[in-house]
Amino acid sequence: MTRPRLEVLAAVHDHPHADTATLLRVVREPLPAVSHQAVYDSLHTLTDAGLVRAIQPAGSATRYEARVGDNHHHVVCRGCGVVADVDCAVGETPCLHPSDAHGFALDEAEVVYWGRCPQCLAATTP
Amino acid sequence: MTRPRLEVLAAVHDHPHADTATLLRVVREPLPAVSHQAVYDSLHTLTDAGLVRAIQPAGSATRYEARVGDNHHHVVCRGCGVVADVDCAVGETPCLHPSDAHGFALDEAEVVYWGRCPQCLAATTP
DNA sequence: CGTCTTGTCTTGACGGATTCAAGACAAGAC
DNA sequence: GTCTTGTCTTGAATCCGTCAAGACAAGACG
Repeated sequence: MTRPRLEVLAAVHDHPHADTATLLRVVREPLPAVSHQAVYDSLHTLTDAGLVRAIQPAGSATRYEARVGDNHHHVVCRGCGVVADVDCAVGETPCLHPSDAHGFALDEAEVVYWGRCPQCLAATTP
Repeated sequence: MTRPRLEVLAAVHDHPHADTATLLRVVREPLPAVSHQAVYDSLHTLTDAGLVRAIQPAGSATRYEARVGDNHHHVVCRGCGVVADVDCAVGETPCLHPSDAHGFALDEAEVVYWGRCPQCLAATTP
């Protein structure tokens, strides 16, 4: 748990849903010498440790967030790719038990809502 | 709607959840001369036409399936990346209305279940 | 029938994101 | 004090997907 890793963790905390390029830029503010490798490695380590969570909406690079442990999901804008958090409407984990899991041992249900954010809505329908 | 496109469509029908490399290989059996470009273009066209659907589980390349129009979701194996179809347990679309959509105009809820397939379960816990 | 237009296919090069490989370096174990 | 381990730097490589330019076939239209 070294300085680069702490800076990466802080960057993920401060910039939720940022992609790796953004995080690399942020981390290089206090630590100009970090390599992208260290950031990738740190992100993997932090992900394995459960301190950050990786999300990969279709069509964009990997993004990371620091909100872990609570069952929240994401809305992704089809226009600009912005990601926002949402809590599932139902209190429990409604979709965690599909009708037929084909023998899979499930440990997580990931939900992604697709739509258009207010800005893109305003831009396309003025 | 040309021969390459029909072959691509047939390949997606015959190989659900296959990635583009696999589809390219399959299409080249009857049509050895097709370029990857034609396959990519065909897949995009078919996706736009609603005849196939693209899915991108985190950590693997784009996959395509021909089951469209019904509200089904996917289980993905963390070990080998195998994808299988599941129908949502609840008849309606339970998660389509999150508590707070942040002003987004939602049009789709995508659900991915993560776990381990029977083969990987057997391999890791003998 | 001949020309024009449109859209698809081929070829080849490009770009971004991520990973691989090898060596340097620092810190703790013994 | 040396050894070992794990992390970081540097640099190259890989993989997926896209862009760009030209060839080519088919239908539209005169």
